Amino acid sequence: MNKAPSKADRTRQFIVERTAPIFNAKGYAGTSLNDLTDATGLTKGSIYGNFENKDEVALAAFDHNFDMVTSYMRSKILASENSVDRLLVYPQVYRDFLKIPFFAPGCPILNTSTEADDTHPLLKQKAAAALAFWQKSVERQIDRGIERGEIKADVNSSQIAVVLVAMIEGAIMQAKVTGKSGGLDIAMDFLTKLINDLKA
Amino acid sequence: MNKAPSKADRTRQFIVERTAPIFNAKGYAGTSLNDLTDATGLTKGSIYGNFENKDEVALAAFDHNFDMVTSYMRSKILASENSVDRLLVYPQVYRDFLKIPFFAPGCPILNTSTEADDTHPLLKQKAAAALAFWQKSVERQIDRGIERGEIKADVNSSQIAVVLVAMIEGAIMQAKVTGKSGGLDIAMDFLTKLINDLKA
DNA sequence: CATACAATATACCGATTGGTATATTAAATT
DNA sequence: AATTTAATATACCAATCGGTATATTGTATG
Repeated sequence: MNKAPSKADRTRQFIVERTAPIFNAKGYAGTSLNDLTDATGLTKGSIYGNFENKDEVALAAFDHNFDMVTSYMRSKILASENSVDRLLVYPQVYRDFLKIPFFAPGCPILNTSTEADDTHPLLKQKAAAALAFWQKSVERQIDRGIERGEIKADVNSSQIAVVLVAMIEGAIMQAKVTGKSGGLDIAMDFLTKLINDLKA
Repeated sequence: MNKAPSKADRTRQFIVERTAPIFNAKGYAGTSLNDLTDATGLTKGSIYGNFENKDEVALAAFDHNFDMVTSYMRSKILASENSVDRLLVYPQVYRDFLKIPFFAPGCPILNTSTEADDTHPLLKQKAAAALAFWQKSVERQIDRGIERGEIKADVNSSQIAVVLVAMIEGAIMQAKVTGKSGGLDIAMDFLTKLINDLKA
């Protein structure tokens, strides 16, 4: 039984949707309350009626940003049945990273991690959990492939998961800062080859 | 003929040395003038007598942070003659990344890139140039190995350079946000194997 | 339609932001 | 030693920061 969302629920959601891209682009310290009111058209009173403080908005915004990425990837992944094909979705999607609008401010995990690791324990924790979730889901995908006989039995799933994630994040950083996708293409080619080599 | 550095030069250098770790840890937006005066023991007037504005301090601080990393790596790299051994210095050093004090706030390229890419063109440019420099020097190291017959002739040096850099940066992000070096170890093991496979 | 309550806006708070003009002190130079 | 110049400190600025108390508006429900 999903209750109909209250007005407050909808406003909260509205605030999060509008401010999440800004937090992702400008970071926590770089985003002011003025940015939040500008993005929503609401006033400070209105925002503080729905959230306790800036922290709470930022944390909700991170969750939203991560959910956006996760659900987008999941929809692409579930389109394939074969586990290797599913893994190949990562290089396929991230290759076009610079062209995907909601990805424009970059990967929320990467952005949040690098800012928050020495400054904001709560955000850091969220970023760490998101990273662990992602890595674990890659790991499970590989294990599934082994079970189905699609991936070599001696593949170390957790190791490949770490490598895949690190490579993608490092390549995104490079693509964002250079503004060019040359390095991203190279890294995703490498990843594609790595994944294909897992085949049984 | 190196002139003796003037008092102003020395003060400038002093300010940069003291504030660079703070900029690296807290980011540009997260570092205030108070942070700068606290770290130096100087006053705002004193800092603004040596720098035009906060931007100029931040840019100089980035250069200093990058120089620190570069000169540290160079000293380790030049200890070996063989080009493969030189490349192996990267995974060797970054494996212990969390234990190296001046690395504590993270890689300046990574930190600056992710913050500045959507907010601060000048810093972004500096980070991009630093990244390109690093990548190019890896590339040259590989080319040198091919010339010396230590590395297979068909190795694509620019491709390996991109992969190496992306992997290191991604792994650093993970190590910083989790606070653990498990993923870093795995990524550096992988990199070590990758480099050893380049051998002629 | 009246009442109650939730949602939003207004107007303000003290603290801090980056920055500057001026006064003071230290260091070279003559 | 006197004078100039460089370096630093003091005291201040307007603007913005995150946050809040209160007034106003909108929206259900009896």
